[in-house]
Amino acid sequence: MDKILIVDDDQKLLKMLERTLIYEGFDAVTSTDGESALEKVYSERPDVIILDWMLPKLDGIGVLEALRQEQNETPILMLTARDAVQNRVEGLERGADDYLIKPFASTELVARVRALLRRTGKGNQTLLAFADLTMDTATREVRRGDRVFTLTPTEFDLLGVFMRHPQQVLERRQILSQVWGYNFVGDDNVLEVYIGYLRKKMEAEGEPRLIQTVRGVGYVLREEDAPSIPHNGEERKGEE
Amino acid sequence: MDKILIVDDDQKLLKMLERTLIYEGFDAVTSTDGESALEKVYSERPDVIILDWMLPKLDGIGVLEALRQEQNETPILMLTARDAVQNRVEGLERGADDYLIKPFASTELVARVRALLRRTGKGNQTLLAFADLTMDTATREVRRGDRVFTLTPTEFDLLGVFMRHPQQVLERRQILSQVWGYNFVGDDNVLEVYIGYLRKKMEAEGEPRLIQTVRGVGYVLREEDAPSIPHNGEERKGEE
DNA sequence: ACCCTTTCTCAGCTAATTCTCAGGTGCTTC
DNA sequence: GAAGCACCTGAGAATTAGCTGAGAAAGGGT
Repeated sequence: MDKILIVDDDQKLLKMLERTLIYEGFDAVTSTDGESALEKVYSERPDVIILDWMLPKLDGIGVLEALRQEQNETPILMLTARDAVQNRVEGLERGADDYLIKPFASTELVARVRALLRRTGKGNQTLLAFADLTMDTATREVRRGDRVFTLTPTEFDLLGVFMRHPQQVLERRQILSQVWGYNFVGDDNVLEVYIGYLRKKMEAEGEPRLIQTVRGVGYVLREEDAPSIPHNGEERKGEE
Repeated sequence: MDKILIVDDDQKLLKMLERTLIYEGFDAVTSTDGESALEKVYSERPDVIILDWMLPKLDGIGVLEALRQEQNETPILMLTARDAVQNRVEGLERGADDYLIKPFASTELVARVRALLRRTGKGNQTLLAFADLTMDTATREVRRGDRVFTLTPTEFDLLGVFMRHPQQVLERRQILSQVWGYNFVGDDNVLEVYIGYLRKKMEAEGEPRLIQTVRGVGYVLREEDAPSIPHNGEERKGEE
């Protein structure tokens, strides 16, 4: 059974996460500050560490550095605030394997933990892929075919949502809350703008569109353009 | 999409649950005290209520009683402390539908919510089918046989009404109020127009008609053309 | 302080969608 | 078989959703 160490200073949240991971079949160990977290890593040898970034005594970066300095390569999933973009980038640079923006969905946390475990078996590849699109969540490298390009943090998070739910129509609200935070209040137009940025980068060399608009609902990551039949429009032509 | 009202006074926990439910495809609404919870029930009409037992202003029992007294039968999942056995018993006696002991696993909560929806039959099915017609409310994919086609939001809602009540004659008013809103005022002709749009798309390749007109009443989703009242024994012939 | 990157807002534009209207078509009744 | 309904449908007007360029605001790096 895989052992997960969860480090967070909010007691109630910690308890719930512990329960959730146990319910999902993991062995869960908890810690509420950086120092005791390090101790637990040595004594319990967890397979994955879920690490909150803001911690008493020794913060997330501190724990991460301490571990990596000693060649401890236990996969780390960090938890950061939405506005702490810097932390996310810095964390990944220093060897964190993935991150989640607080507040996050516990079921997504479970999914990420599973993904991390799957990866550790065969090399530390942190790869999301769909069609000819590839995304390395650890190095933040994105490529279409073999053209590499970079995304800003928000663009990256947005594409991440799509890559984790390919073929699925995601509603605008859903996307907004996952990328901009559950309590996002503002113009939905930001989403449109960012979809635009992503498309521009993803189709820079005339590649076919991967992020399709589903009018009145949201967007999907899908290969073919949906055979949209304007209801009063012309006849559908031949076959596909 | 099913709407869930979560009532708990721990802000952080509440946010995480909200995010989790949204991530799992529900529509989540939250409230932090008993009184505002009641208001939300009236204004939002949730399909399930997740109710913490210890609440400011009006506690769980109070909310439950108030609702049941008014014949509001929305399924309720209550959250109680481990040692509050009395509350659990009392809650179930007064009409709560299920309970979870704090701290609980969020994934178990999700499972219970799904179970409640299934049990009470209030849940919205995601895959609807009738004859060779299929409708996936998650991907919004509609297919006739294996021809996939897309519907505009209104067309989709309209077809949804039929798919959820197959073989059942639906009155014009009934359909109008379900798709266009309870207080729809306007020309009934919109309905005819939209039925027309649907038929055009559903029969684009000469498939037999599935949405039948019931003269003077409304429409039915049914395979054969209804041989309405054969009072003068006239045979109907085949196609258009 | 200044520059550069990133995020976000705004307004105009385009096109899909919704809705209205004005004949049609065809059942029903007398 | 004519009149009266009930329903259908094509055309197009009105509305709305989504896209995009421009640029303001925020924030980090030098």
